[in-house]
Amino acid sequence: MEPSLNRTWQMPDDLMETMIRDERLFVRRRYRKDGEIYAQGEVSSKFYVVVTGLVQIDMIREDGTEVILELMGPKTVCGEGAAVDGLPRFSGATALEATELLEFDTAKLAQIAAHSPEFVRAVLVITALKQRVLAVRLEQLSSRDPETRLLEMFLRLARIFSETREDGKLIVPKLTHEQIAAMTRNTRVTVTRTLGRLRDRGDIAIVDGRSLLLSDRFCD
Amino acid sequence: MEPSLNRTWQMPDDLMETMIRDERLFVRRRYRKDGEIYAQGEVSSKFYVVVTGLVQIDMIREDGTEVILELMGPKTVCGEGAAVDGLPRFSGATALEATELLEFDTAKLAQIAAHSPEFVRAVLVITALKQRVLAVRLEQLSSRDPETRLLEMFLRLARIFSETREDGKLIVPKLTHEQIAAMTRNTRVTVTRTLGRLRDRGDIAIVDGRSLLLSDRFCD
DNA sequence: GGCATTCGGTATCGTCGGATACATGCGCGA
DNA sequence: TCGCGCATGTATCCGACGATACCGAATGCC
Repeated sequence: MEPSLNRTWQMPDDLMETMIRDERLFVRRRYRKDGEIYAQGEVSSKFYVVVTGLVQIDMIREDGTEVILELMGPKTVCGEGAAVDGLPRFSGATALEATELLEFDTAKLAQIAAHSPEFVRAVLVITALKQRVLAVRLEQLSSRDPETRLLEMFLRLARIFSETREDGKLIVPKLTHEQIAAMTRNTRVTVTRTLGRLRDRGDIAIVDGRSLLLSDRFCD
Repeated sequence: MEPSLNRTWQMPDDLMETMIRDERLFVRRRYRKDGEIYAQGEVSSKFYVVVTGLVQIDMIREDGTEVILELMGPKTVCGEGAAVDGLPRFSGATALEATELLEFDTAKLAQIAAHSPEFVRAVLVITALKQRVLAVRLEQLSSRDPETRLLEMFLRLARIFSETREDGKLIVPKLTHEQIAAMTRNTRVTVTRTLGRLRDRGDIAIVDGRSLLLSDRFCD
């Protein structure tokens, strides 16, 4: 319907600039691969802007299964939901590769607001944009067909993370079938089966463990 | 894990008071049953506080199927996501019964912020709480088993909308099987089948077209 | 009061995907 | 260099759920 709906994932440049204008408001942090940025269930007023790297946001359900909410790349914000409402974090964040972040603290928000209301405004808009990301994810997950869910996920990742090549779009992050399963509500076996089918059909190819989207149905 | 996670649905009283303190900031609106409050895709800076009644938030997917995101009762806020980020609404809102709302407008937010920063703060917290609602919905929808999804949905509705009776908890809103299906990613037939099974098992009963939860598994 | 529409309940059938198990390949570290 | 662990690729089996159709009851509208 509106192409912009799914594009809201990356933070608009003006908001980004507003956020990082005052160096005293954040601390620079580095995480190595598989480093935990924050854990589900903890209470914290910290939130993060991704500068470089890749962050996985996931939830562990009571039955122990993992649901991957989103992969966050550069110029995105994570952790602001729980930092703002003060409740235990509903999701956890892990660095999938070496990652550099800016750490902010909402505890100072009241003071900041006094001399920089546009900062609060930026946080508000970002938080609202996140609603949209979650809603779109939810909409996609409600497809009945496993293959459709997988394709929609690829389509989404292609918009965010792909590198365009002459023969198609390459999805940059290296994902295991297990991860894809946790993002698409499939079993690992079904992911393998479906990817194989798509490959036979010529819709995708696997290059260096990453998916290369060939079909024209991946164009917007 | 944290019982509070799922309880965030209703707006905290202090936020509610902050919102309605200044009568000049909102307009009172009434909707009849099945009245459209706002439509998916439209651009609007309006958002709403439910005073009385019941509002259904849903998304229509490209394939035409409907996904019900949430039912919103008194003391809840809806429409603030798109009103804040200025993008087309990702969901629509309809009154399921006669409903009274307070309509706010984020266009005035900058002015309001000047003399009432706590109002902006309240909107921010509410927006963050909504992230949580969406995330919990997403987590629930990712269950594989249709019956589990249905039970989790009932459990959630029971916390929000139930009326405790000596024999169990009665879910107040009257929902068709079709609506339950759209909330739980099931087909209408599967909902009917599953409800029948639960009834045979003695977990639930149907009273006046509404579900009465009998089983102790519906207690927190 | 009569007709239409919606909703709930059920049957039948076919299939797809979940569970499980196992084999292969690959990388990485001891 | 060997072995261990993890990721991928397959096979088999089976049951549950989706698609479809139909019926009766209730509700509501003209």
